[in-house]
Amino acid sequence: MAKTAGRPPRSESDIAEYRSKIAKQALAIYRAEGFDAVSMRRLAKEVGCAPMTIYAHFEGKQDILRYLWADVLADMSNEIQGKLERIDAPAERLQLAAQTFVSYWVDHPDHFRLVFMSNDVTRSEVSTFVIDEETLAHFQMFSDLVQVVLQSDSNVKASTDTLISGMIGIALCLNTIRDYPWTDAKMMTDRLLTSIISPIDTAS
Amino acid sequence: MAKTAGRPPRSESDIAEYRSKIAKQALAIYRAEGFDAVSMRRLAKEVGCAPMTIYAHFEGKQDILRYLWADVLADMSNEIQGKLERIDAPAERLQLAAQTFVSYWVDHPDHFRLVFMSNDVTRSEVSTFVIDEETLAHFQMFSDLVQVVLQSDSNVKASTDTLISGMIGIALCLNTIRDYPWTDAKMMTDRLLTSIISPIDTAS
DNA sequence: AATTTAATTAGTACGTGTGCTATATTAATG
DNA sequence: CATTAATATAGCACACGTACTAATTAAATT
Repeated sequence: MAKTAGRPPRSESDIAEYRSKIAKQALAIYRAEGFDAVSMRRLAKEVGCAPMTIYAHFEGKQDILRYLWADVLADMSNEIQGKLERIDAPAERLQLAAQTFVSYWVDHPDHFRLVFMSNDVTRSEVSTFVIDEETLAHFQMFSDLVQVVLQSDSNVKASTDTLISGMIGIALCLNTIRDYPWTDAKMMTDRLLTSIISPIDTAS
Repeated sequence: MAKTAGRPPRSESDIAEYRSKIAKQALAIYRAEGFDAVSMRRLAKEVGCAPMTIYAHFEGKQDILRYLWADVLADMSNEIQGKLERIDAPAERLQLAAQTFVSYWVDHPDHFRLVFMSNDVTRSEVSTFVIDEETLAHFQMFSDLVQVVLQSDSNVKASTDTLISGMIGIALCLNTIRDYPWTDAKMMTDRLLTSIISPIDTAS
């Protein structure tokens, strides 16, 4: 049985190309005018297609926004790497990375909203929320820093996960619950770090 | 100069009454049908007023949603208190409270969304985000638990703030970044707690 | 009762995400 | 060229948050 008649499905590369074209334009709008400026109708207009065509390539707006993460996360990662350049001491590196991470999200509320607050938590089925390798790499960076500090591979993953979610929590609280007199971000980050470092250190 | 002619402004109590009437109905809808069911038009209909009348009493939807927090937070607080009833050991109490706190938000994603994810982070001016005494009391509860464990009043506030934001972060991550294989919530919470306890404990 | 001021209303409007249907358009095979 | 299947389109629709205006109602003083 040979190929059936009729127009064949889009090639893999065509699909990817169109998706990236849409995502690229979404990123351009986001970078130029921020979160609220990204709308399906406008995006379609600037891409040069009908609004509903986008829905043939993405499940919905959330699905597009996910493609913007990579850019924001790369930006954040760069900021951390920049600060880490001249630091050698493992503990200091970890501390600086953590503080820079928290500061980044506090200083860029719109980015924080995009990545951590623009998901519809309630319907879990739809938004599969796929983490790409690039996002995973950022997690890995912290994992590496933790690994070096901990040395014993006792519970690097648990420690790293706790650190990451803890830092994100600090950023969330500072961003959303503004009129509560939170302790200084740096101080909270340091305190959080002790939960990573202390288990083996017998305190100095 | 006596009172001016014309209808006098609403009395303080009338204002409060109308506000509470609206908030109460919003809560009823939220409880019965969840977050997405709460809309301004529907709320107005059920309250028995025009949609725009609500805007005379609240700044916007956010302003109404804040009134639902109290209910959710009380529910959460009850769950914690219930589990704490028969526990005496301070460290155990703190641990159980923390784990129940995290579990609550993980088990009730809609509540989590309502309280921590339904705020427009970008425009800070509008949503003053006033924490009432009741909300503050929940913070205080953790502060008390921490206080007892720490005993020395060294840095109870910093520890408590770190703990709270950390727990919220755990909940946020588990809720939003679902396909990353996070460490077990209990385990992360325990690890987070060491950052509170360890500074004085010389490890057992 | 007439007047004056506050509060509420109805109606309209804009832009939003998203879904539906009916109509092209496109790209392959027969 | 004709057929067929995949895709894109225009157009309409719904409910949403929110804003605006003009009309109306309510409650007080004069």
